[in-house]
Amino acid sequence: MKVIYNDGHVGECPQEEELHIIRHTAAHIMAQAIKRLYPDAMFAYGPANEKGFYYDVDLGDKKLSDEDLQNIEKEMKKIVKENIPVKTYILPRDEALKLMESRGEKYKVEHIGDLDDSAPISFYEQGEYIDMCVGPHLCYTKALKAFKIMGQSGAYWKNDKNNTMLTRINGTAFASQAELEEHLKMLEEAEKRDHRKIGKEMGLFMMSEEAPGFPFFLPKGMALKNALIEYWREIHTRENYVEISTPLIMNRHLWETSGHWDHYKDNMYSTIIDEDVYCVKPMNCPGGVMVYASKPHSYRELPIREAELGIVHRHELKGALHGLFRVRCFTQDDAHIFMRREQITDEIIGVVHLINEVYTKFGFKYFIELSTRPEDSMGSDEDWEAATNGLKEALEKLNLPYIINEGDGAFYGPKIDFHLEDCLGRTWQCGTIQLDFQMPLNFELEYVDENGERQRPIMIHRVCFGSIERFIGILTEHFAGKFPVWLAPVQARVLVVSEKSDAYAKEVYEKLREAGVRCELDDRNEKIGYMIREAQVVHRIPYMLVIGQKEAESGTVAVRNRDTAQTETMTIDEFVTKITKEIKDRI
RNA sequence: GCUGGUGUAGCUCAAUUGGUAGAGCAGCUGAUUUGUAAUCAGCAGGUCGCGGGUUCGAGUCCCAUCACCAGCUCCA
Repeated sequence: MKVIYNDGHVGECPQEEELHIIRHTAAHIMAQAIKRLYPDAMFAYGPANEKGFYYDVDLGDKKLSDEDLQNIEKEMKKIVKENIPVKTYILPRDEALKLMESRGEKYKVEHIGDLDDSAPISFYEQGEYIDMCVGPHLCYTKALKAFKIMGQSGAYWKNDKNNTMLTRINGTAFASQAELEEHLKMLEEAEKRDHRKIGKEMGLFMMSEEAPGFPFFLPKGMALKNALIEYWREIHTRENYVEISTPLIMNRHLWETSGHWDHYKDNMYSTIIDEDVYCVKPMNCPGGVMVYASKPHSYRELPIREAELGIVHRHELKGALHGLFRVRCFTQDDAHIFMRREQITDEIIGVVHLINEVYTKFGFKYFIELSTRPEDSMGSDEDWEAATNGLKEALEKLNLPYIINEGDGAFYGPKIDFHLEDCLGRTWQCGTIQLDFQMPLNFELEYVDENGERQRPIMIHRVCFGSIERFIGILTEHFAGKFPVWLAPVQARVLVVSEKSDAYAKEVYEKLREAGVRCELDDRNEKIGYMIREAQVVHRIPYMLVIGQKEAESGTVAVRNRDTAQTETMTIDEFVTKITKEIKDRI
């Protein structure tokens, strides 16, 4: 793909930069369209991003309607059709300032003021439109083949809420119409899989105006949640974790010691009990720390792995709430590991293995990110370095690739984050392993070493699912509600062809129940097609057992498979053996 | 919290310029006794998110508020 660089030369760009350049040019063409329709518009930033591109525009008091957005898109198409050549040139700073001032671009003027004095400033120009920009860009407007305006939102100038609110217009662009359509199709598919919609259809969970951000788990959703928890307990017991449960509400004093009060008090719910301030826990660590501190420890006991399915509450901004993905109350599958310095690497390796096992179970691919010390943090440089190196060492020993996210660690330590990828290619941050030298210090945790001397343990905070609620949302979208048998809220439904077979159907249903299968009996006076449709399409039940005269006479069941829509006839016992094995093996 | 939008029956949606609410599905009752993605008929179901206001009259207009949706910001 040919592009024009800001030194004026035209050349082939590296393939991995193509999409970015296409989108960046789309942002310029959109700005040009906006300027044609709204001559008073002033432009701030208009970059490309992972989703497409946007431009932050000052439109004064003008509010854009959907129709206005469509008109902007139409105007963009016109500009593309006009096939305007893209030119570039570099101006000295004072001339650049003059040019932008003469065009009334006050944000660009301010931007120039923020730049390094000596920096030459490059401009891109297409027809009547001029933008200050480093490029590169497509050479002609017609080179933009496929784009779409996706919506608008508010955004502050320089991301600072004390500044003017600008209108951000979002769009997306691709190299070809086919790729754009594929992307739009993916969005459509994602909409079909929306866990809020499927959750409603399958009766998994509900929300209420009385409790915004606090999900209610319905019987079906609870069955799914419990299946996940059962699995979680099993593997954690195997890995020598012990399970604890700590109070939901604890004195503010504790949160001051842990540092959470300082960092997150605006997001913590609190109440007054007997004239003292108490907080609803936003994290489980102080509880885990108190359990550790409740008695003296020997070096022989370490590592101690305390697991807790901790229910935490965080006051999230209401605009951020989103189904089960962003809630104000959720269950962390938390654990705190207390250990000696020399155990760090092995413990981290153990946790990485466990998380890998869990994600593989659900068919998720994932990538790893290492986040380092943030600006607003506590502790000494030495401890931070030791902790960060501990994490790096473990990852390198495991030969796992990772990317570094500078300054994105927790305030008490660096962390490894696991981002999993679902079947639509969307990524979700779930698991995390955080190394912490601070909390043991703040709470003066100790153990006695082999020489009888007091030592400070080091702590790991870690989760696999992250938030169980959120993980259920991700699973729902990943499987489109068609959960594997072991997770399915209802694993089998018995469907009766006619009243004549009611007694036998009841017998089949009872046998399944006795075998521990989550099953339902549909003996309504309906046609079998109707019952199949409801069981398969709405409730997404893995197995539908059709029971009629034939089956009653031969003691069999006609098993319809949700995923293949094929039917296979077998004896009741054969089916019970098959399904209980699948449940036990978690497949 | 910010920008834009939405809020009518359990669910999905209708209701011309303001003239006292309608359908499909689900539910209930009856008929039918059914063989693998919707059998037929009848019945019932709504203080139109909540609170003010304008008007002879408001689901429709105005104000305020709550919730939700798309984003922004944030996510220990």
